Amino acid sequence: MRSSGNALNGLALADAPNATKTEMAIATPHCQGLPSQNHSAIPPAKATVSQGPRSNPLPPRNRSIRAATLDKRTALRQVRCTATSPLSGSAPIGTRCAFRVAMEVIEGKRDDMASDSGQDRGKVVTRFAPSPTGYLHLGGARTALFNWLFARHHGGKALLRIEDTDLKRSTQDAIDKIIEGLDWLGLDYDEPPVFQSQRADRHREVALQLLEAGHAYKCFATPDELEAMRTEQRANRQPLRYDGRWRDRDPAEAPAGTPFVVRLKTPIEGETVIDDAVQGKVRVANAELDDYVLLRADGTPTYMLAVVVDDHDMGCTHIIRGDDHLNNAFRQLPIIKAMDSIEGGWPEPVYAHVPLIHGQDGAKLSKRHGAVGVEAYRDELGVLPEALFNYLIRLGWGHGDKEEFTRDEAVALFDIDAVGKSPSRFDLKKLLNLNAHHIREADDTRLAQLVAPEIECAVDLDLLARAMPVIKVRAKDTHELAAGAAFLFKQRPFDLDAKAAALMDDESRQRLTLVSQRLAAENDWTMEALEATTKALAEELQLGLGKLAQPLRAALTGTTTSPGIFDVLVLLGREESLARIDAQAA
RNA sequence: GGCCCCUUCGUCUAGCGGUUAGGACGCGGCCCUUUCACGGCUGAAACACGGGUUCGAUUCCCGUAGGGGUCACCA
Repeated sequence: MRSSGNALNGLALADAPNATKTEMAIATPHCQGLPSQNHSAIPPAKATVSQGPRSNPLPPRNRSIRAATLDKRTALRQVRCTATSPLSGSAPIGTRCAFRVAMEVIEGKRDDMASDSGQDRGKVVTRFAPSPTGYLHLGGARTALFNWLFARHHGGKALLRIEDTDLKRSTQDAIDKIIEGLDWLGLDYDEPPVFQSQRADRHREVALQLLEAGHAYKCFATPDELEAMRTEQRANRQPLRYDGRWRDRDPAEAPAGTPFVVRLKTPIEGETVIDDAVQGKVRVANAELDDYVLLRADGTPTYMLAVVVDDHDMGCTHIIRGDDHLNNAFRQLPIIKAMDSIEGGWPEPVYAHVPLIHGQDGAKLSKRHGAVGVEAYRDELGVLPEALFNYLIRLGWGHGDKEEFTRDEAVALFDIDAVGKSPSRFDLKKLLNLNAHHIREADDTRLAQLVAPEIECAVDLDLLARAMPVIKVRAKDTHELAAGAAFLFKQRPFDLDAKAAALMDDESRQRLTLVSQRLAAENDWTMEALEATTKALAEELQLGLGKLAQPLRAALTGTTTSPGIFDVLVLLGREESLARIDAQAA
């Protein structure tokens, strides 16, 4: 139930020639559909815009952003997840700060985002701005990573903004998933997330300023009319763009009550140049830019307006995003320039459009490429966050021959100018290789805790952790880790797998009996002693060690592959080992 | 189709006028070895094409081809 006519009527007040002030009643229809958010925290919606160019009551540059209303549950979970981030033993420095701010917002002690506190002047501010229409996919994760790394590297601030203005597609579940994904990757933010849908008043306010200053105008063309225009353009093989039919037309020509949208009056002549931190100088003729919509007929702001206003209000100095937005930058710049001419204090941000990640087929990564949400890499592929972190930064960025990075190294070494311009393809094999590396580097207790739930039998965490050093060198994901450790906790009697069973002929069973006798007499149950004893036996029997070790492995683990057999013996302990051997011996 | 971007081994990349074009993943071989791994050594594997500029182009410029992105009252 979106209000299409009401907001329009409010907006139409701007037509009143004698009004010095325009008050616009603002419905917040787009807040519906975000079920668990607390919309009651939004103050009565009313935007006040001055008509006189000099009498603008809004001081430039230090307008504070209204408190981002944060769902308490989400905020707490976010903090908790970050604090227990497995990437580091203790909570990252930024986490405590984020936690404090989040709590203050929740408790109402804090009303602003402290974006322009003055001491932040000159400081780098980046933002990651996902739209919650699904999970955090790889491309988004890498964009988030680059933004975060850039901010951390320069000692600036990393911010998060949820672009949830498309109510039909935005869901709370998606918001949760994205935040969870970011937490998992160990990306912490310096302020609570900003929800774009809650800032519609402000977006509208800017649109009206633009309108009054003559940088925007009302367009009464109907959707059908515009579709006809495009059809004709297509037929004539013309570029598809709005032809500016209401740009210079008197709004009075429109029949009373006709719905209208507000369009930006973009420059027609000349060209716009962006000195992109990744793409270099890119220039586009202004004639390519059409007068796009700022405010829809129902009075809601479009994305193109919202980003610019939010980026400005959040104090973003660097806009790092996918290069699918490069064209948008040229369309967004005119808003910034216009607002700067109206009230000042709207500097152009530094843009950095990073190339997209492609699938194996070379096309933009999408659902048909399989698992695209980061949680799928965790759950289905058994990837560690630091491995994905490492893999993702190496896509499009490099530092000499260095392949493996810890997060601290990445923060120290990353900079945006070293990001390449060409798109890269996703390579699972390499991710898994990196994953194996990071598993070997990872703390054994942490790995034990991570993997324990996956093991079906009752697990002794201490034993699992002690076994990790010999288990983890053989695993390239956490599932293999679990599988490799499973033998430790098997309950007797257990079956041997096919290969192990095939190994267990009469000869093997007789050898096991001999091994059992010899080991039973062993008082020193250590690697060294067990190895010496077993090797001595092999020599006596004039057999290779393998002839004893393989049956032993089968009996001990039920499989044909496992850590070194003496490691297994020690891990299992004397009693359990002998019991398992005797269960298979002749 | 218009506009924008891209092009070094299969993949990720180093290179930033003169290199035997380096590393990593993957693939082959060898070594280590009680299995499987780890590790070590080693092999095959690339400057898309065509013009310039230059004493000299992978590197700079221009085309061509190929790939990608984007053109909504989506974000």
